[in-house]
Amino acid sequence: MTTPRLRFAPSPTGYLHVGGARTALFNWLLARKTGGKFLLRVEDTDKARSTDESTQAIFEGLNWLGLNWDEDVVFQGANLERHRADAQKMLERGHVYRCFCTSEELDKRRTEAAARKDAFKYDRRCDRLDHAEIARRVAAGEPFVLRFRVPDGETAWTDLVHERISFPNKDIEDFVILRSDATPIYNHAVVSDDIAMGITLVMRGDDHISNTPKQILLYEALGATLPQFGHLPMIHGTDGKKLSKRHGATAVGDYQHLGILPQAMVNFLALLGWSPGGEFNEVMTLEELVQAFSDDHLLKKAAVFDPQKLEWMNGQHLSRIPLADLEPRVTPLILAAGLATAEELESRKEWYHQLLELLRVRSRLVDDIVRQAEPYFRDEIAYDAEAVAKQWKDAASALTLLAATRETLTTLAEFTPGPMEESLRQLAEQKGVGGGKIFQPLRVALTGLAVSPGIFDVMVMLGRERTLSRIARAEAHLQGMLAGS
RNA sequence: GGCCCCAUCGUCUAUCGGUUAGGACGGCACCCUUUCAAGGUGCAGAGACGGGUUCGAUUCCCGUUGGGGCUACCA
Repeated sequence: MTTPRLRFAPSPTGYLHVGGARTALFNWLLARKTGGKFLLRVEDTDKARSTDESTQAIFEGLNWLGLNWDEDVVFQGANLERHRADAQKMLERGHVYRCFCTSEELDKRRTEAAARKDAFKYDRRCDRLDHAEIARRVAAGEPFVLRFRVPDGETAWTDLVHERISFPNKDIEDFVILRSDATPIYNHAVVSDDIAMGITLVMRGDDHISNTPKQILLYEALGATLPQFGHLPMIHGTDGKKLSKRHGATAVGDYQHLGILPQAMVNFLALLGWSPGGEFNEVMTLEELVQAFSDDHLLKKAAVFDPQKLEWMNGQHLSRIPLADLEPRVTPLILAAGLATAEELESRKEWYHQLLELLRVRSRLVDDIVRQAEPYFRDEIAYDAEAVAKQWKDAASALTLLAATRETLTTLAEFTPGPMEESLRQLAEQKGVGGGKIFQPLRVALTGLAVSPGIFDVMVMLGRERTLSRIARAEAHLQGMLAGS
């Protein structure tokens, strides 16, 4: 039994998008589940489009998701010599021939074929050149590419997710494996590298299905053992088309900035194209995912990416993860918003953690926490117009009740939820009103908002002094309103 | 156009020939309640179509339709 070796092989021509992340995740999950290795290979053979920035972005994306790889990153561009040697080997064995047709000629023939509504396929004219002719043109320094001579027959494999897939070889054209500048084409570089890396399972998006027969042919020509292949369904946008930039946020980095937790992203992605089968709880940690993952129950159907469900899932994780994991995600945003300094947070750690506990349960995005945290940090609060309109509609009554509330709270022996509730409910009864008539205007006075954690928790977080001064300020504000009207 | 892949609620999915076709997101209603979130309960909502095979098909086979992918000296 050899240990499974899987890989994720992105090309560094942009950011890490969610489709790539999902492919990486499934490879990672299966590697971790089976005790195999998860390798990373950067396919940078397209020098024109590859950039260091996107290589970096891919690393960052994977790290953020927590998908760590084993062994050193392989850069495809560094393997040029082997790619050439493998191509040479196939040329010597007669699987490959030199083609002197230029791209311009080929383009012309392609457009002509299209005009006739014919399917274009390379006609193998250069394979019919005799030895003398070839020798003459090579000696003359004519540029040529190397083409693979596709044999007759059929190429088929048992796919991990699709079962049997087969292609008649007559539908596969003699494809180029080495450009005229002696650099490898995708399919050749992939096979050469996958062999060298000892990959046992190639799991990738099913947009690669039509590459697979070509790659199998290359394995065979090179005399290498075939890996297993698995083709994962695509992820589509809500319009049913392959997910792309025009669908909005498609980079995992976008979701990070939107306030999505990596735990939620991974959980959500895992459930696109896979399910544990039977009844199960959809909210899972990474560890639980590894535990539950397997290569049966992989789906064939493309899945539509639903941002709403992602948000819901994020809310679930926001409430469940250990506070120690949550804090480092929130704190930088608190600091960036200028709500507090790192020292202040450190000095009131217990209070800060309590605040996070209060806010996390009513948040879906990390930013929701930051937004709701404002009234607990700022000296001055702004009154939300809608909250005022609704809860302070009867300004005179609100004023009276707030004043009474302030007095009650001032004399409270202990500034804790129990006594607060007891005394304020008593006050409500005295005044002949329901609790809401006191709590709601009070909420606006303390937070400026119509929405907040439980009012007693709010007061505890604010402390007696600040609570009382805020009520006093609200009274003044209400008096102003009354005088003005 | 050619080749390949796919097909259960709007979306993600369960079902491995026999179910009132189940769950989740979203929607709606109600409960809880000082607001919101969370939670609880309930409602609406699906096997694309046509043929077979079978005592019986969402499930197996074929066709149709629809959708998607690929079709470069890109990856």
